Order: sequence, then structure tokens, then C-alpha cells
Amino acid sequence: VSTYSTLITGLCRVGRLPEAWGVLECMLEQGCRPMVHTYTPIVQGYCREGRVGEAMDLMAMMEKCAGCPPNVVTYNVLIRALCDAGQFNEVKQLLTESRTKGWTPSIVTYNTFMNGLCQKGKAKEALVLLGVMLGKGLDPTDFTLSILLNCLCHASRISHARYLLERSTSSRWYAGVVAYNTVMGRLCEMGHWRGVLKLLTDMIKKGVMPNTRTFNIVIRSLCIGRKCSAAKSLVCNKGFAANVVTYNTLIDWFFYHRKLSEVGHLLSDMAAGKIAVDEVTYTIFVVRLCRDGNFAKASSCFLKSLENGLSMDLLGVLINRLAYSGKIPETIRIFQNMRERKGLSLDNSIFDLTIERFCRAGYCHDKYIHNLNSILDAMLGKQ
DNA sequence: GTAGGGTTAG
Repeated sequence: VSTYSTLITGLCRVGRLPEAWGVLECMLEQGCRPMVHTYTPIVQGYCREGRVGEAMDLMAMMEKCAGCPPNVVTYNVLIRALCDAGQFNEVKQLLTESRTKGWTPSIVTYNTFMNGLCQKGKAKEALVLLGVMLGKGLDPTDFTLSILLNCLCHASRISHARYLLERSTSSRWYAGVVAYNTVMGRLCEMGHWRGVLKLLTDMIKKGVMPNTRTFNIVIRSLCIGRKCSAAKSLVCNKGFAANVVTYNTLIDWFFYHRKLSEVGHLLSDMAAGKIAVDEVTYTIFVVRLCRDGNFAKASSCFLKSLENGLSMDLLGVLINRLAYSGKIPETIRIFQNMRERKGLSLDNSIFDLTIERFCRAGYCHDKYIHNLNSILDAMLGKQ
């Protein structure tokens, strides 16, 4: 059963739910009884696709027919999905019913709920929930502290967050690297780059080891503080393991200030360090090239990202820029180029997206309708 | 290495 469950987990993680169901059927045929470890990943698979109704149906089936009722982990998966959908009343309902349904909310349940509230701007309610949780005798974990600090940062109570960090030395509220990263990230966002450096020294003094994320926040902070050369030497001296985020941060910064030779150096450093560029790298290039009016180069950059097997998400960014600059021939040329290259499919979703972006840019007005028509012709493959 | 859940960076 653990072999089958592992396989089902893997299939669900990559969104191959029909095959996961196939494996489930197969194990039933073999007389191998599924357990809660087998069903929960499928529940999560539905949740990830936003099919919360189907997830709940499956949980009802587990309870009534399969003789393996959902447990706290299954409920936590469902609660995460309900939070993402903003259905907080349903979550509260689940918690009040938990006793009769035979499961007990855990620290993870409360962490999930508090984080969900915080993500939707309900930091205050999250802090109330913290009180409820402590009242039940549940001990906070390092996750709880990070979620709580995130809540405080979003509620613009950053000084409260810093106060907690400074005092968090007890084992009950231990501030680890993630806790520091949370507050440092928020300070960086607000432009308080000196505060970021202060926390970096604090954490090192306390014996909390910074990780790559920490350094990436520090690097961005140094850039904001106009200490780009310090940022660059931190990377060059290999004081930490730089990754694609590190390079994207620096590339965006130098590109923004039009220091293209620096961008070139960074790209060759990446190649030398065997760090592959990703969607974000290409997005930086496309956005910056469009800003400088270099739409042809931006388009070829997008096509290159497709050749490298990256997703279509960047097309929305590019089309948006083209639409707002009224670049219809360039848009049509992208379709032609995509048609010419094998394996690149032009489907309705691409056309929907294009029309939507052009309309939003004002092209649904009568006087521009012939311009839209030329795009429609290109979609139909007419010259 | 030991089947499923919760946090942070571009």
C-alpha cells in the first residue's frame, strides 16, 4: 500500500489525476486496500486545481464507502484550499464540527488558517485565532512564529515584528532563519535597507545561519541602498551559494539602470556556474526591452524562452506591452514565428488572451475595429 | 532513505 500511495502522490503532484485514479483502481483489483495516505494526495490534487467541490465529494466517499475516514492531514489540505478561495466561514464550520467528525485540529490546522487569513488581509482575525490556539494548549512552532511575523508585517506592525524577533530566544518562540527572512523581506520591500543589514548582523550574533534566501534579500537591499558594487562582490566572492534568484535580482537592477555590460557579465557568470535562466529572467528581459521600445528583440527573447521549454505565461506580459504601444504588426509577426516553429501550438487561449489585452488597451472602440480585424485575420492564418 | 498537511527571496 505504501508503494501505491507513493506512486499516487507523485502523479497528483504533477497534476496527473486521471492516472492516479487508474493506479487506485489497479491496487483495488490486486486486493490491496487503500489507506488515508492513498486518498489524501488525490484530495490535494483536486484542491490544487481549485476543484474544492470534488475534493469534498471524495472526502465524503472516504467516510461513507471506503471505510477510511479523512484525518487531520486530509482536513488540513481542504482547509488550505478553502482559505485560498477565501471561504473562511466554511473553515470555521469545519473546526466546530471536528469533534463529531472524529478529528482534532492540530498546530498545522491553525497555522494554515492563520496564514490564509493573513494572505487575504485579515491579519487581525489571524491574531485572534492565535489566542484561541494558545488557549487550547497548542504550542507554537517555528512555522507559527514565521506566519505570525508575516501577519504583523502585512498589518504594517513591523516594529512589533522586530520586537518579537529580538525577544524570541526562548524555545517556545524560537526565531529561526525563516523568521528573520520574513521580517527582512518586508523591511526591504519598504526600502529600509539599513534595517535589513542590522538584522543580518543580529541573526549571525545569535548563531542563526543565514541561507540563500537571506542573502538574496540582503543583495536586493544593498542595491536599493545604492551599494550595488558591494552586492556584486558578495556574489563574486562566493560568500554564499548564489542561485537563479540572486542573478535575476542583480540583472533586473543593472538592466533598470541600463548597465548592459554588467548584465552581460552576470549572464556569463551564470553560465559558468551552471545556473540556468528561468521564466523570471526572460520576463525581466522582455519587460525592460519593451520599456526601451525594442519590441523586436523582446519578441525574439520570448520565442527563445519557448524553445527552452518554458511556459507560455510570458506571452501575456509581452502582448500586454505590445497592445499598449499599439504594435499590431509585431504581434502578428509573433504568431507567424510561432507557426513556423514546430511544436509551438497556437490555440484559442492564446487568441483569447491577445484579444482581451488589445481590447483593454482601447482597441474595442469602433474606430479601431479594423486594426483588431487584422489580428483576427492573422489568427485565422490569412496573409 | 523511511508514503499525505503549514512559513520566507527575484
